[in-house]
Parts: sequence; C-alpha cells; structure tokens
Amino acid sequence: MRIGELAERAGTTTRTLRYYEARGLLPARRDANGYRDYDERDLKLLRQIRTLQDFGFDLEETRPFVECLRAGHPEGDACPASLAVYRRKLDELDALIGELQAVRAQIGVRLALAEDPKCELGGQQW
Amino acid sequence: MRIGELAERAGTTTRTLRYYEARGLLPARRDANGYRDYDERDLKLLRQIRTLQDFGFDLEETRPFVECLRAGHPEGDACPASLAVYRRKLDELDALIGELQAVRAQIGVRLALAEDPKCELGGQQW
DNA sequence: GTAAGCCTTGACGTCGGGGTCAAGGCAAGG
DNA sequence: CCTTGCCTTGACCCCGACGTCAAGGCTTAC
Repeated sequence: MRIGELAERAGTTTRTLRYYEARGLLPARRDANGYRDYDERDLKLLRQIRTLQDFGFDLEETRPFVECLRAGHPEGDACPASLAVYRRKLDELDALIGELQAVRAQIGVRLALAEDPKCELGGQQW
Repeated sequence: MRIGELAERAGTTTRTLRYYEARGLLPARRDANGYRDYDERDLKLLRQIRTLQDFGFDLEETRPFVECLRAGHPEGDACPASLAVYRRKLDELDALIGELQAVRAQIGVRLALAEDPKCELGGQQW
C-alpha cells in the first residue's frame, strides 16, 4: 500500500504520514522506485496514533503505544510505558478540568453581577 | 509613567506592552523624545487585559472590555459586547469541559482494562 | 508522445503571545 | 567625557502539527 492509500484509509493526509516518519514515529519501507510501502500493521499503528491524538495526546506521548504494538502486543496500551502515559494524562486532565471549572465559576459570577447590578448591593433583597 | 514602570507595576514585560500596542489594544501617548507615556488609566486597562488573559481569553476577546473601560465605564464588563464575550466563553468552557471529561472517562476505562486484564473476560467474576 | 495522477524531497507559512537579540538615541551622575 | 540605564525600532526565534507550494520523477492510459 502506498502513502496515499494509507492516508485515505486512516482518514488523514500524506503530509501527516511524512511528518510522522520524519519524527521517527512511523518509518516506512521503500519500493524499488523509492515510494513508501505500508502494510496493514502500519495502518494499525497509524490508527493508534490518531486515536490518541484525538484524545489530545501529544505526538511524543503516542510513541510508547506505537512501540508497544510494534513489539508484538495486540494492544498499544499493554505495556507499562503506555500505562504511565495514561496515568499522567489522567492527572493532567484532572488538573486542567479543575482549573477550567474554577474559571467557569469566576466568569459565571462576573456575568451575573454585570447582568444584574442589583446583586452588587449585597443581596439584602433576599 | 514610562513603559518599564508600567510593565513592572502590572507584572508583565515591556515587550508585552509593545505587542499590545502593535495590536492596537493599548496605544500609548508619546513624550517629546518619543518615549511612550502611560497613566493610571492605562494601568487599569492593562490589568483588565491581564486578568482576562489569565482566565484564558484570547487577546482579541479582551478588546471589548478595554474599549468599555476607555468609554468611561468603571468596569470593563459593563457593556453588552463584554457580556457577549462572557457568554460565549461560558459556552466554550462548558463544551470544552464536557469533552475533557468524556476523554478522561475513556482513558480511565482503558487504563482499568489494561491494568487488570481479568476485566476483559466479561465481569463474570462479580 | 503526452496527459493524468500518483509519488519524491525541500522549504516556507500558519497561529498566539510574546522572547531575545541588535543597533542606536536620550538623560543623568561622577 | 564616559558610563549606566533607561528608551526606540526592527527583525528573527519559539512551540506543535501539520498545510501548501515548487520542481521534478515514475507509471499507466490514451
């Protein structure tokens, strides 16, 4: 399978695949004419990368999963390094979600105050 | 007040102030020698920008607040345009938080499954 | 033979919010 | 007079994940 077909089957672009190869994430075999040659396993690796990217993982964070698959495991998250990335991501997400909720609350209060200036008088009307 | 003093009093850098000016967000008067000259009102505008930036607002999103203050309102969020930005931000935050929570849940499940392969057998052990 | 449709590498653009020089002007103190 | 410490503009650098040419090579179809 050539680069265009792989890109299409994975719902991405050839530019992206070349970029992954340049990063050492998805190296490609070459045909006699220099064309990149991929197989079904590469498609699986690529899908793993794309899934994690959709989750918001950095490209580098997908590397352990890809290497895990390449090592022969049926799932990319069957290796300790992958699990470590999962855990770190959970912590990051919890922290981020917490911050966003705090910001959301702040803005909510400010909006309420600005929408209804009476509230600024102290709430004695309750 | 010159640029260095304003930057220090607002806890930011001169580069940042020049950047804001280039964006048309915080124009500065000039001394005879070409030095930027700021006053207390500029400090207030700058603090409004910084507060919103800390909340994760884009620079452009702070513009209505700055213009509101410049129009003479004591609070930057006293104008309809500012309130519209607040509301849009709340929607964005709600959407984002929701997505992040969904991702968090997905990763949590995957981590649990990968940590304890027994779960994959179907949960008959319960 | 030539046009179409793949493929190759290389290199620059994008976005936001500035950071980091570089080269030079202005003001004050010793 | 010289240094120090402000200030000025201009210009390139950074990050991440690609997008978008440009110039050229291979293959197949007509």
